[in-house]
Amino acid sequence: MDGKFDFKIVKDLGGGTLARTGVISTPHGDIKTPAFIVVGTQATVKAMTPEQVRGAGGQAVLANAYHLYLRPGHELVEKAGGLAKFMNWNGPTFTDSGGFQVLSLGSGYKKVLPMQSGEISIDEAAAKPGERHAFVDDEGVTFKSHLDGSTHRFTPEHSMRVQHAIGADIMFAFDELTSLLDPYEYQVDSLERTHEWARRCLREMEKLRKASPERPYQALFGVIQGAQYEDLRRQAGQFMGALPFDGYGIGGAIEKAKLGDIVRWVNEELPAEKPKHMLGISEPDDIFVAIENGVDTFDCVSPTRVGRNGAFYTYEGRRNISTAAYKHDFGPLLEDCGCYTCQNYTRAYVQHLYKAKELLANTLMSIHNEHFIIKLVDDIRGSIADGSFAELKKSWLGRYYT
RNA sequence: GCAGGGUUAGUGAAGCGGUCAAACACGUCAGACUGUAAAUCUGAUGGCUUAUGCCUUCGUAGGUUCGAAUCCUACACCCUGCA
Repeated sequence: MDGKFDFKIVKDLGGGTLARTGVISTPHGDIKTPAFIVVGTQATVKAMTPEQVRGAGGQAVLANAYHLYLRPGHELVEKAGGLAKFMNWNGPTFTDSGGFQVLSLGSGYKKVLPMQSGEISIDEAAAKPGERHAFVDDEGVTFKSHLDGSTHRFTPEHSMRVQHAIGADIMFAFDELTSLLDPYEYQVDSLERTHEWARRCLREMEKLRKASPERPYQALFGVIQGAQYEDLRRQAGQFMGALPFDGYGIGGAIEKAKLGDIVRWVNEELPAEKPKHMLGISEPDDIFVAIENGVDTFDCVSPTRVGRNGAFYTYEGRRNISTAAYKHDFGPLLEDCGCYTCQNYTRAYVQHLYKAKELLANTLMSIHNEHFIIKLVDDIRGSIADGSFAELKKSWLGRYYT
């Protein structure tokens, strides 16, 4: 409405897929979709300046309401002029609601979703009832801060107020994250709760917008849960799709093998004209599958985290910079890569920085990885535009996973 | 020259008669990381190996003992006082 937030589909790929290109317009700028949204949890993309994020091709940054609420405090971010201004990011921003942190970290589930293996692991803390750090009720979630153990409470309304203060262009509804371990009956209860919370988020957001009409429009995306169950996912899509959200996030427990199915079920139910964000993915095969099934944007910590921990992307898969083979390798991380790191530094040098625990290693590795994933998504966008998506997918994945 | 202390695997450093192929740290090698409690975590690290298995190690050489990295003797080198 009135140009403050808008999503325009530019081209549908068709051919039995739900893939499309489009443009999300926000008060802070446009996002060409499909797009990879860089994660900057604590109002910073770890080890990267905004200029470096931009240089790597980043269009938008996603921060986290939970972290910023705890530190430095959402009021402070508001006082600073909002998230984008505070962190000097000249572009669109997102905030996650904090639901994921409150429940995945707080409750003691180390791995809510082991996407790689089919196995499900639980943190020891989860097994000890006395050490649970989060408790869900129909009103909200009470949890303990990971910083100092202090007790806090998030409700849908509170999450909206926090995110409203932080001032991102796109915010997410407060949802309950379940685990694949939770029984079906619990998933049903939880989904009902998430849906009620969604309505409350919309109501609260309405109030907040009315109370401060001078502020730029903040879009609100509803989050689709439903774990691995088709009936629940479709039900969630129908229910949420009928509510006046600006777009949708697809979240929750997703087994890697089922990712494509789940996204398709959901997107077959949701209104096609609304933007869809998939929360927390960035592995190339997941990206192709998500986009093919109608996802417009997604975010992930992986490129920076993995980079800080020594892994870099190549067209033949991830490699570890610390490996002895690169000690005397004076080529770039990746041949023909256009990123700042590959244009200017060698594997031998980056390995030296990494082994010496020099901070620049984090930066150079993060720049390369972000660039690599962003470029992949950019290339996919181009392939949808010119109709070569299927060929790109086949050749790209064939090379990467061999 | 006299007195005292020391010499342990890549490095530092525990061990001071058996449960020692030898703690621990670092280093090295390899792996993991998907809405960031992550500049983190996991495994390996004398040799051969499937091994609760065998072989070779704790400055060097000898000795005591059923048994020694651990006790004794000699030698080598290093350190600290006194000359």
